[in-house]
Amino acid sequence: MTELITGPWKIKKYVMTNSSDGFPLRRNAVANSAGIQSTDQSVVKSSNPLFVGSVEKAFTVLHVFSQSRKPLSLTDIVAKTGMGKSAVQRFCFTLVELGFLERDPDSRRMVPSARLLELSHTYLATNPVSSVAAPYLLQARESSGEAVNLALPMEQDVIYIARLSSSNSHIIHPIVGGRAPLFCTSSGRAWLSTQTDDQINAILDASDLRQLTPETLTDRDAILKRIGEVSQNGYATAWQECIVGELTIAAPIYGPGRIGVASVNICVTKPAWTEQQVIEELAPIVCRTANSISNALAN
Amino acid sequence: MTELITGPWKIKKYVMTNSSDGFPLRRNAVANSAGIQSTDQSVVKSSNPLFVGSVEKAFTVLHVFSQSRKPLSLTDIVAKTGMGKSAVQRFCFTLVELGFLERDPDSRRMVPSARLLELSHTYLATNPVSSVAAPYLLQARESSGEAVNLALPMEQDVIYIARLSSSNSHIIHPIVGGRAPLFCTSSGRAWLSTQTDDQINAILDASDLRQLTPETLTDRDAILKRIGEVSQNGYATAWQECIVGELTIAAPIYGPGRIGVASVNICVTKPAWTEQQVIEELAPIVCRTANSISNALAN
DNA sequence: AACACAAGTATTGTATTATAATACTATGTA
DNA sequence: TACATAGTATTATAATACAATACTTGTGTT
Repeated sequence: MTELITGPWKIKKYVMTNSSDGFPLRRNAVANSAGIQSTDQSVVKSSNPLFVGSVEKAFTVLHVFSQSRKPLSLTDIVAKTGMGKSAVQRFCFTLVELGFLERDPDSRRMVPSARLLELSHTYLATNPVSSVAAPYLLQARESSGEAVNLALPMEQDVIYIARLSSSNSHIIHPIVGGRAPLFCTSSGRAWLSTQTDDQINAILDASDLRQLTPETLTDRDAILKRIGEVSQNGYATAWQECIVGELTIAAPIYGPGRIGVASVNICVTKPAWTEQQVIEELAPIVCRTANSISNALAN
Repeated sequence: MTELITGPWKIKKYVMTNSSDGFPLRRNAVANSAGIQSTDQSVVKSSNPLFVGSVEKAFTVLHVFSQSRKPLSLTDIVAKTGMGKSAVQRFCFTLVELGFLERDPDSRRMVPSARLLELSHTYLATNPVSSVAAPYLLQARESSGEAVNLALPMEQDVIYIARLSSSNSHIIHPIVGGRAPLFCTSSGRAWLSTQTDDQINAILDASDLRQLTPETLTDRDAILKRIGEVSQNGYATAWQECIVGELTIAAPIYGPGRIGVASVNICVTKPAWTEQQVIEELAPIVCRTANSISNALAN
């Protein structure tokens, strides 16, 4: 499902967007003193002098690799970022020097380096959620035999922070760190159901409600209805709305103070499962798992 | 597989740092004009005008969180990085703005954000290794019932890029992205065995051969002997050298051209297993797994 | 409560450093 | 050989990152 979130890089010359792909990175960017773009230079300028623009540019360069998943040349990156040739040269040099990119000595093309995993480790080692949740997720995989995911909300998306593959699967989806829209995933709807109507509407306003599959619900009322049902049922579902053939069911996880903080979902495929089966067999599991994790977090 | 090349860096006019924890990040840093550290400030200064120092500082701030795994205040970070108060203020502000750090509104302390996982996803989605290796790793876990890891060399360490937990474990070690020294891990020794004597010596020269447990071998000849045995046996071992009670066995993975690029290891605990059992039961599995992956990479 | 101290935040002049332009080199193609 | 394309190195410019410092807020002590 992660393939779906890496849309085209539509941001040229740093024009601000509300795209749910999370770029430009900054959330609170404003236009510079000139107001509108003067030449064709960077139009996003920090409203706060504390903001160090070079850092954003470095991450922008790293980000282009997540869209086009192959080695990129300097000129590729120039094209995809809209940054100047010199700037790309300098940030690539810097990132190679720091070990976050590797460049093939012959082709001079660059790829992300394993050192990027260190950063995810920094997060995972610091954050208690995944370790608190782990035993319950394992239990859920045990009971269901299917893939179990833990996801957090992030802007208009969910971001997957842990994945236990289905026992019989022979592939490992590199889904951790991947994002998918809140509005069309069971995880997203589970979490949205913990929010107020105003908050839900604000998020849907900011979301790009585009069809990812023929089954994706894009009608706002239909989406709201599905979210509303979560409160009654205790679980959220999405039938092939993100990936064709994928059926998912999720339940919200609450932190201290009954604040929705995450969600757990189980994910199966169409020929082997029907919607009915998913609800009958997996709903109790996701609900129990989510509740157990919520309780564990309360302490 | 060229991405995996981690051989000796082609150093031009710079000197190599010997810090095995990977900081300062830059590999080819030289002392600044002052020569040696004047006060306690950053002593590395770019010799190349293409290097953007602000990027390194940003990553330095992120890095301190991987050591002290808890929320950090501005002053904590000032203390741990040696950077000035203003600089820390600005980089923290920037990283929060970009969403890589989160700060608690009350305590004003910061923690790494899940957005860091996006960066690991960038790596994993681009890099074929983990997906090529996945079926064989799953098979190895199936056969052994124990935790299986895939690791790459990085500077004087291995970095773990994939982990399949033991089937019966109720915890998920957040080991992906973590590093451990080459000299005292089975993975490290497995990979070292693919290198020339000169290369091995250079790495050991650069390594900090300190005891991590009472069992850690720190005598250079003893370490070399253990590495030498890998060629004969096909597998490498480390008995409680990194973590007390942990027994690990590993085998090297070759890329095209018979270049050692990675290693696979299986990891068990002391009371349940003896060294003898590990060798008898797990050596065939790691060797078979490593060979299968090497073959898969050759195509 | 009043106080002292520490920690975090905002401001500003300075010059360091990031920058874009451009020249240069290498590599591949007609 | 000339030409085109991509990558690299250099440099003058000024933009921006910088440290110092003043200000605000919070916390703990007497």
